[in-house]
Amino acid sequence: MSRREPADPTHAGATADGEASVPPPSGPAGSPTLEQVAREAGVSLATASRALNGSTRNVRPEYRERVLAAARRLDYSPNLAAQAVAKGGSLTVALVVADITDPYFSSITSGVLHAAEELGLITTLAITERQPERESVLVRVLRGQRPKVIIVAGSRTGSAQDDELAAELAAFGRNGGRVALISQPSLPFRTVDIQNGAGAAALAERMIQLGYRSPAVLSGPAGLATARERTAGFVDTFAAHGHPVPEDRIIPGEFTRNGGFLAAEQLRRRGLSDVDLVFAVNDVMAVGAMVYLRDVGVAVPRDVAVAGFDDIDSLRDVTPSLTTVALPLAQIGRAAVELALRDDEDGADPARLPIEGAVMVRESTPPRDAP
Amino acid sequence: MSRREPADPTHAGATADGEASVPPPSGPAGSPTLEQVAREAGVSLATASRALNGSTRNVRPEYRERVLAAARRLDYSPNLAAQAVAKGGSLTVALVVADITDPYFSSITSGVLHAAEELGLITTLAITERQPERESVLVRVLRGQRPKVIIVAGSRTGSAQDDELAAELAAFGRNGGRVALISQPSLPFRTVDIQNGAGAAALAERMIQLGYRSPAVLSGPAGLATARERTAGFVDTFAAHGHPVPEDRIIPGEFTRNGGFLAAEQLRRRGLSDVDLVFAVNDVMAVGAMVYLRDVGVAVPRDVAVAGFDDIDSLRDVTPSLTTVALPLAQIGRAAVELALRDDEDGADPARLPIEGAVMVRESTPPRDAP
DNA sequence: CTGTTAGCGCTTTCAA
DNA sequence: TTGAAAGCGCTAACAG
Repeated sequence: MSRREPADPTHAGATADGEASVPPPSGPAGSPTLEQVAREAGVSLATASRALNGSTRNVRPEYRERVLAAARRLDYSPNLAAQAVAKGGSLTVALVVADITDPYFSSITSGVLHAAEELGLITTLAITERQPERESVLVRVLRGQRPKVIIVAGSRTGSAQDDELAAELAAFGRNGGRVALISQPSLPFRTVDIQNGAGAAALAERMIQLGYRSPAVLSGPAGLATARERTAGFVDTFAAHGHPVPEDRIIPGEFTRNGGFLAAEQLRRRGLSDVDLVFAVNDVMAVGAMVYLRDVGVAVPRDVAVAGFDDIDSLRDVTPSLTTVALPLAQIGRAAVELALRDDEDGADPARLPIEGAVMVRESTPPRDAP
Repeated sequence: MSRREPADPTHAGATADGEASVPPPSGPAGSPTLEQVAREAGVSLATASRALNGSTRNVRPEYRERVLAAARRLDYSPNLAAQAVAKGGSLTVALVVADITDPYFSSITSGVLHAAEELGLITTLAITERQPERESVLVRVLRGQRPKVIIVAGSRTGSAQDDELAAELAAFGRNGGRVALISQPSLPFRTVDIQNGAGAAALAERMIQLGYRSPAVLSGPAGLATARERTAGFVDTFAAHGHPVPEDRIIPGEFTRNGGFLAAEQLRRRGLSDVDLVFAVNDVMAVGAMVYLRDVGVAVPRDVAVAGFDDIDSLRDVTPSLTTVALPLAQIGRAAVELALRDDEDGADPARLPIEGAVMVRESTPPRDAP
């Protein structure tokens, strides 16, 4: 390849004034500074600043040109850290997710990134590796960046971890930061409130309509409100229709493909004789469960139906196609940054943005003949 | 929920000196500063700095305690931007990927995040949305953060875009930044060099061993070196064994599920009568192709075999399981940050870290009876 | 070991 | 409009 550092043939001479001692581009390291640009352009630091970043229309066009040219020549890149310290805040949004590898979170992340980019904000990402107790730690670290927004995507736990997170976030908010949560509205911050319970309930209704009567639930991590809400919404609805779900048909497990696999195994061990439907509280688990069932020769949906939650896009090609509750994940991410940034201080309570899921009935839960 | 801002009952009194005019925690906004902490602790700014962030063992334990206590009391969070400007560089790694929603990139991202976290670095993420020309733009923006490392994960194109990226990266490097690319070693920077050609060639060898003779290739975006290398490695190997692949059996398309789907459709339109194997240059496309084939009643692998590349974890449950070339994606991400940070300036050439793929033969390519 | 005092790069009054 | 100068919060000599 024909690449080599250009050696910058442009600026052979010095600037108008004879300041020969500080040749901008030959310094050992460090990006060119605004001051160098100013000198190179023959204007003051202030003017250079205004031309480059200040609100337009205050600097004489000619000067502006000169500054811009100088900046280009020196390959100037404004030091955002310096700007942040001078202005008292950075143009950054900090995002905390459980696992970037999980399509649920990567879709949300994608939404956040897009929204941020449109607003000229840079995004910082941190992951808890599915350990909720890390949320507050990470927020604490990220706070140091003085981001404009901190978004935490991940289920509340309802335990002390929530309080720690709240404390950290409150401190951030007190100092002028904006916050948005993506989860349950159980903390005093703006939150994109995913209607897990309602979604699961709606799914249950449909399943009942389709003729299902004795479901089992792969209920996810007991510690996560998201899992609990989905489980409860589903179970309660079945119960309300006269089909209570026995305790031993509710099997916890990780929010992962393996979690679903293992939970399904557990379920089978307990005997799924009369189980006609397995509801895994998220799609990834549902797929794990389907794989397990297939492995042990239980046909889906003939022997047992399966439903999930989330409508993960990359899972739309599983066979049979998966009945689920669709969530607009990318939109949720986008909504979170908008919600955080919104200026209205109308209601006293922190704003909630409810997001409804949409039941998608597919091949994994065909209509069932009444028994 | 029982949450309320704590109202901080701790600091009723003032500090030793009667500085009553600046009560730290009641200011309208802005995090407490080091100076406030110092004052609160009754020590100098410098001491506070040393106690909080400076290299240990220089501050009297008692003072250190006092400072730490004060910091905790005020809920102090060091301003990283200020630190960055004072130290002339931030503890940040900036990562550019094409699409965080693609498991290929989210896995790499995960690796980068883990490595960064272990090193106490914060990660900033930007996406090109699969537009290579955005790489240089994003790098330029990210440069402003004065990150310690910039990592660009994404195929080279071999066009002017590469040069723009190189220029931007060179400027960054010139100013002391570390760079790592994850792709082809065609630019003068350290790069995690994924052996696409070799991987595809190895796959082809195995396929030939298995009895395949007339493959078609869903070759991905013509503009991306990754796609070209994989295609060439595969095609050349078949040719070398006396089984040239006709031009019209090589069908470009996007690096996505839909890209694979559409390319497969295209392939069928051209007639896949005697095609015995479809090699999609990445797994996501392979799945798209399999779905298309299934939709039109072409059985995989009975009627035609399918192979992919990457070994995306979340795709391991497709049926039939997919033959592919496994890449240690998370490790690749981790390796990139380590490579960038490595201090040895041994060889004159920028360091290359070759990463080999491992052929995984699975159900989608069973042994084929000789024709 | 501690405090004083320059900066770091940039923004932003405040005069001119 | 422009420039001089005072910070922004923190670190790093440099003297005590």
